[in-house]
Amino acid sequence: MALNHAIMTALLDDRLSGYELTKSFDTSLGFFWKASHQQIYKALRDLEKQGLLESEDVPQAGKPDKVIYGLTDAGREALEQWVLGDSRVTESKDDMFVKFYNLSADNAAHLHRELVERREQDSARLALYQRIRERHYAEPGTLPVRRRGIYLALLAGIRHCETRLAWAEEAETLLEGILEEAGGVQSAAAR
Amino acid sequence: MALNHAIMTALLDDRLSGYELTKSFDTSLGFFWKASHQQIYKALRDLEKQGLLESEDVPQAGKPDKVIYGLTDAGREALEQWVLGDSRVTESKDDMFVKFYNLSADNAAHLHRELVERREQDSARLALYQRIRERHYAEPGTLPVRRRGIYLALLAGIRHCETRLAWAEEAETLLEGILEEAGGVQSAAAR
DNA sequence: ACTGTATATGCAAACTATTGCATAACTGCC
DNA sequence: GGCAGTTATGCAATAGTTTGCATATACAGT
Repeated sequence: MALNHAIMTALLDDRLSGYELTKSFDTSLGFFWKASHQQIYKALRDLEKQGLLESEDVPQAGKPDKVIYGLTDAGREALEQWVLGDSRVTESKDDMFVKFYNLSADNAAHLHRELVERREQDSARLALYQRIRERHYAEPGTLPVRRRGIYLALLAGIRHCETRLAWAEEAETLLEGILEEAGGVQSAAAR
Repeated sequence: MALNHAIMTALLDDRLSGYELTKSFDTSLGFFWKASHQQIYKALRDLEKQGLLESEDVPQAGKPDKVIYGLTDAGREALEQWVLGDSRVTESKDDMFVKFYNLSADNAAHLHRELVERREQDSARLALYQRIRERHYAEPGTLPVRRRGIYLALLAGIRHCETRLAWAEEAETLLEGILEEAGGVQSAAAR
């Protein structure tokens, strides 16, 4: 399972609570592995039971108390071993592309809307990643080894967003063409 | 659930058996939705129970008999309605990128190997998609509407592969740099 | 004859993910 | 004083996926 390993990876540098992990999974690492808070809290308890994480209760003023987790030596060791194993190629699953196989004059407008929405999300994410890149990864050659790995992942995220954005523009243009054709037929029929 | 809808989508034009669907899921549609044969056979039976598919037993000589499935009118209707609903953005999950967050001199060689393997797979897939494009989608403007949707999906697959390939090359170069540094340190230490 | 590969289908257990609901402390706003 | 929003954690049911196993026919090569 990679959720456990993704969580341990997020804890490599910082000791974090479930809540903080949930939010950090929305940004950087989350591009490659999404998880809900229910999954994360459960995984944290499991990993602690296995001795790969240790927890500490942190009372807070002005906020509910929290539990922060950190890697144990066993956890670090297990993570290193996991990296050396085979990756399973979990293919991406995306409703929207399947929908494109069903394109018709009737649903082109709907797909166009979904595309615009998706494009806005990708734009926002791309902007975020580019900010991170400029601030923290401007000169990858000078970074310590592990940071260079994170740089590569970030770069993959950036490239991926860019590709999707360019595709979305093309797709929107093509859909608009279909909508115009259909519109023309409709107004002709309306006469 | 999109597996059911992906299956119905694959049956839009053709009546197929579970086995044929399993194989077709390895190619075109499979880029956006992977499924094992166990999943597919079960989904087919469920969809038939719901009246969205109909089946027919086809005795074969020289091969085991098979059951082929086709969309019913209710199935076509359900599929059209599904397309008009919201897509859930199932984020992609990929072990390998998580592993890059753990990059070290110790695992760089391993990640490099995985990368090369991945690149070979992407290359093969890209070649396949480009052949399909040339043969069947060379002039997208002249295609019927639904085929234009499939063209867009295919294009997304092509772009995606190209992006990953370009990234993999960069990543390999960076990893080779790390391996050389580590190699240098080792030979220095060996003296 | 034996082995491997392809065709063709399926069950059952284990694992992973989603959805709905629940609790509780505190902040800021009207 | 009430209500919405954020922080913080969790249970339980359902849905979906993977893995391991199982069966059976037939062809091609050794």
